[in-house]
Amino acid sequence: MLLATWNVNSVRARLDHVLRYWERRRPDVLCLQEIKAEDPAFPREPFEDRGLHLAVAGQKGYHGVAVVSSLPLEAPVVGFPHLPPGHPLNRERRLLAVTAAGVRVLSVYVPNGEAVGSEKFAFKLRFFGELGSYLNRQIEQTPAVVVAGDFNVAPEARDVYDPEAWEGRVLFSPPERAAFEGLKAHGLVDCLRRFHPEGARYTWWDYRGGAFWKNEGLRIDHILATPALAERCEECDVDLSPRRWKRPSDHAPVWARFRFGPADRPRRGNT
DNA sequence: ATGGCGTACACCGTACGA
Repeated sequence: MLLATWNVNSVRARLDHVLRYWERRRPDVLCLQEIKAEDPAFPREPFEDRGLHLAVAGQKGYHGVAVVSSLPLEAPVVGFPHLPPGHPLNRERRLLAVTAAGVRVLSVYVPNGEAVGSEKFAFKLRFFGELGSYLNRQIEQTPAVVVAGDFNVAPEARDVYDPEAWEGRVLFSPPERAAFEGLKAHGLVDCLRRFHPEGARYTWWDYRGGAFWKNEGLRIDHILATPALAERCEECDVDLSPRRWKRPSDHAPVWARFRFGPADRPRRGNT
């Protein structure tokens, strides 16, 4: 299974990029973040014409996540199911769970946090805490869980082009790093770091100041997998080329390949 | 260096992002 994740910064503005990327990388599952469209405004036809399956959790104007897949998508769940729909953490469409080939896949767009100490920052930390509780429940139900998306946290100094300048700022502050590590402590492995221990493997570059061309980036998009699945991860990397295309998203896609054949799928039913 | 970009929605600018 090849799984990719990409914050596209509007699926309508980036539709040609998404389709072009699909043709190039040919993932089985593509998690999208920041689709910035309500469900009816999602451009379904180009995907359905290609025989692809879709799960969409969108809202007007902001945020919104989706999953595109060549595999049938089962049991879609939007948001945190253990919280009421009107709960603040469920009012913004930032989380979508689906099952593809027996793997529970979560497409997540963690709040940005605005500034350390702000109300939005506290909201971001609460989101992390709740995601951890949700994961506990998911892992009990299936051993194969992937959480893929824009976590808006650079976990370590090697994930930041200028860690001294970024230290303590939003995206690279100690509370956010602790929240990210806390999430991993529920039993998740950062797939990229299994293969690439070096720094300068970023996934986001500011539009301003030609940051990408100077590789002044941060690694804030991640693919986290439960150990049973992470052991089967054969490769994980960042695709830089879409960031060079005309009118790009400010994020690059991340992908991971799992050695995961039909025989490895969790058994359905008992015994 | 709080902005130099970019998107959506709506208004001719504002909110938001990271």
